[in-house]
Amino acid sequence: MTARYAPAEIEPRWQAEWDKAGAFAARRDPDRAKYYVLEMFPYPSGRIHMGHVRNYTMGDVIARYKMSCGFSVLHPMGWDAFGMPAENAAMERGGHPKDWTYSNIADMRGQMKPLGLSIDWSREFATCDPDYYGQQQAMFIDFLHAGLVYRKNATVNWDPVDMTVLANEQVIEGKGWRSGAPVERRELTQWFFKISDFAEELLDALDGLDNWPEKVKLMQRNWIGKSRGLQMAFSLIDAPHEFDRVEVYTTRPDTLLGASFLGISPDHPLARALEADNPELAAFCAECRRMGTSEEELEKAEKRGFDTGLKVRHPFDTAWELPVYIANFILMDYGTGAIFGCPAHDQRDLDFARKYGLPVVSTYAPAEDDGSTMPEDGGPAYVPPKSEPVIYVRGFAGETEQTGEAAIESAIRFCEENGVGHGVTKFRLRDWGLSRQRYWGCPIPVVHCDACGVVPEKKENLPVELPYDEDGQPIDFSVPGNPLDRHPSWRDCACPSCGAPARRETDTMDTFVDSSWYFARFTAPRAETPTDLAEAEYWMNVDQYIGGIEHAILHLLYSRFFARAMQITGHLPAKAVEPFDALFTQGMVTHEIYVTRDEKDRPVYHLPEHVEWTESGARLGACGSPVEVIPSAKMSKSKKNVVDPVNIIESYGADTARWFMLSDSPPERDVEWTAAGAEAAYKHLGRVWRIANGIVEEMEQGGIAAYEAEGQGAGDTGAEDLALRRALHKTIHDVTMGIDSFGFNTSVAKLYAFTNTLAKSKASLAARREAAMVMAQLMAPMTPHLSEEVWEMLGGTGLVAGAAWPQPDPALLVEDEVTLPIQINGKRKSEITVPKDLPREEVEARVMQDDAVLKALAGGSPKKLIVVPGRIVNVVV
RNA sequence: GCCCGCGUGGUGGAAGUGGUAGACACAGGGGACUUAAAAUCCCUAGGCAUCGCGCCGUGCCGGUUCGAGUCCGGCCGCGGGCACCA
Repeated sequence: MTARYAPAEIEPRWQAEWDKAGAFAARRDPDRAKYYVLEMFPYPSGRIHMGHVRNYTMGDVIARYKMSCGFSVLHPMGWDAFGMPAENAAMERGGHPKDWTYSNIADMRGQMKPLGLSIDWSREFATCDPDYYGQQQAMFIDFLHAGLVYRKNATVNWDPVDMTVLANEQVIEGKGWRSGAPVERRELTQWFFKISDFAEELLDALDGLDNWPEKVKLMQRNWIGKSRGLQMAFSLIDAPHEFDRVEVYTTRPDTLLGASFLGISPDHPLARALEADNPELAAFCAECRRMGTSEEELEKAEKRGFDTGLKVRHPFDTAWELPVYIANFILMDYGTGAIFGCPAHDQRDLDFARKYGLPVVSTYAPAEDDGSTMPEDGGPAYVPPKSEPVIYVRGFAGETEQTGEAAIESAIRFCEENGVGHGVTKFRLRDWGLSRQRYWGCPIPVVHCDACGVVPEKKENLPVELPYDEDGQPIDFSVPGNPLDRHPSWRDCACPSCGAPARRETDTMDTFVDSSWYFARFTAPRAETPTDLAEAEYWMNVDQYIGGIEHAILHLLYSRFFARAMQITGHLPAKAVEPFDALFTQGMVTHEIYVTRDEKDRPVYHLPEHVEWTESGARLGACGSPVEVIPSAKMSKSKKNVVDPVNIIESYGADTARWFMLSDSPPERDVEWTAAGAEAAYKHLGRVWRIANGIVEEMEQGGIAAYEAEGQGAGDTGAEDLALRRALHKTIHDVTMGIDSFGFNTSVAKLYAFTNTLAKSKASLAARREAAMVMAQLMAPMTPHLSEEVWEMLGGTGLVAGAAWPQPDPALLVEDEVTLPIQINGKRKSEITVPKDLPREEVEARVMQDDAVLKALAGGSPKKLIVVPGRIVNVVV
């Protein structure tokens, strides 16, 4: 027998054992409760990173734990395989996105398997498999028939040199990333999912998601952005033809008497009409349109406006005229694309008013004068919470003193009664544009026919497969733009309706579509239809979903929409409209950054394995140059602060990587990868192995017969045995609680502590053997290979993976005595140990005998004596 | 800019609902074993102090409470998202 912990030897062996036993195949078993654990599936970039290791280890802990608790567990894995990087790689290095992707998948699968995850690999698929995206196309057609999809115009980033549509991340400081040309906004007809029809429903249903983080629900609520406001019109004076009114939506109708200008989006129909005979105005609009399409960019840009020269009448006073500005910060997509500006109560409007010399008029003021400067006199905009009462100095409805909320409602009522607009509820949530002018995505299965218009492809013709080559020639990805667009033999087809020559839709789907239903597909990955309802009925919902907080809004909201759309079209049972029962968002893996400077003082980054630590600080291993150490940040290839899990597994084994990922940092927070931490994890696992090995040696030396004769907790080891068993059962309780509440780091800490207890214990061999075996079970979700090895060494039957989770004995958890800290005026000064159930009066009496208390009272009596049973005593003097 | 988080020793962090701040671990210091080293094992450890019973301490300022890391208000710093990155 080898006398040391040898992960390189034991890990592959146990992985083979699990495979042989089919330990992780998900089986639909009507007699058992099911549990579906899902981690967000990875993009096949080519290498797994520590973030993956952390994510999948957490899911694996849950999966293995639930399996031990008797659940029928589904724990699948797949690949979010469509997307830009594959196409970018093809453009930059040649090759084909498909080959690049599948080769990456093979590499990553090979890197993941050594982690020993309890995944049912038989269910694996990639979203770029025609089997998968063909079913997605079938659902798209069903959605189309159900009225859940439509076409409309939308703005995209257009690179005028490369003649291609750019993603937001490809627009760098307003320029195309490859061409460097200033980006333009361009309108295209695009496909949309009607997610906005579900805004109210998606908002209300958040209340039922009890096991989602509050912050995620809050972010989604804000994103959906339900608002109550007034829709009204300002009448234009001397307006161009057909523009006698401008519709405005406002959430603050109570500030109507503080209006000082009207602002319209550069894309507003009125702005477009005015462009025709005002070149200066047209130039301004053109410049606005040169900005990117992202909300972030619009909001960060300097607020600018252009005076159209037009005026509108205030609805309450026809003699009061307001100027009309085109403003670069007004989005055509939200509300009506026009606002009235009230500078006194909106900082952005105030900045705008000051810039263009527009009046600033307060409509309300603080209920109590706090001495702050009014916006009229150069102060900031006064924007109190809507729930706070204020004094309306220019109110027109309701009380003089009222809250903003009340004033908004009375203003809406007043306006409705006087024929100035009506109250409406609006949502910020926009429909989901799914068209992408790219090759490497799921083709949108429709055909454009001159006679029939837009016709869905026949389902029997699905999948509409991406062409691999072009008439025997490899597709040329070095040319910018969408290869499908210039692929005649693929593009040209027959109309599914009339048979006349027609053209395929050359846009593909947003990759968010692929990830919006993969969780449902995992329940029946080889079904001939998108889902199999019997399977979905059994396995759905996902009981525990685990992934990054960066997906808090889009991916999760889109998936919630998709589950509803799939239910309407008969692809999911009603119970699955909220597909994720519980959500956990884990933190990132970070690492220090090592940098030196080149001759032009530009940063040069270095991999952690190239840095050595000396007494004078960090230095490059190769040449000894000093290295600047930048505090930890998310691991990224560009900063080279990455650690390759493959190297870690080779040096220490998967169990060490898993153990370290779970220890120290709470799962929802970032974890910093340190070489020292990994080393410590490895040492600890070695120690556990040695303790088990020591017990085995004792058993062998004494002979099995002697061991058996010793009995359980007999003789003078009785007290030691009891102490060890108490500690063990406390540990079972604490570790279980940690796993149940996603406190893996605390479970790990309790296991460290118990290892110390076991190592020092003078208990009988039998008691120590039992303790070591239970400890192996408790560690099994985290370090499955080591646990199997220890379990086997100590003579356990079967696999730990198949053993029932240990249950704590309640009798061993109860303490007889408690130690109560004694505070005097809230500061801890002393403590007393009392029997657990000592009556309050008795506790009080004993506290009054305490030296520290007697000293503090100096003969007097306490003002107050607070006894929190089992917790604390506070004496107020 | 807007929305959402987070901030505790030299370091990562612990502290179910307000109740002994610093569990557990890393790095550090001391010791044992060894010819020596590695490995292993044991002990120690928030800061200050007139180191003998005291004071200060959970980013900063203020508040609520017998009692605040935890609750409230205001700042500062860092991170995530912002609809075509996934």
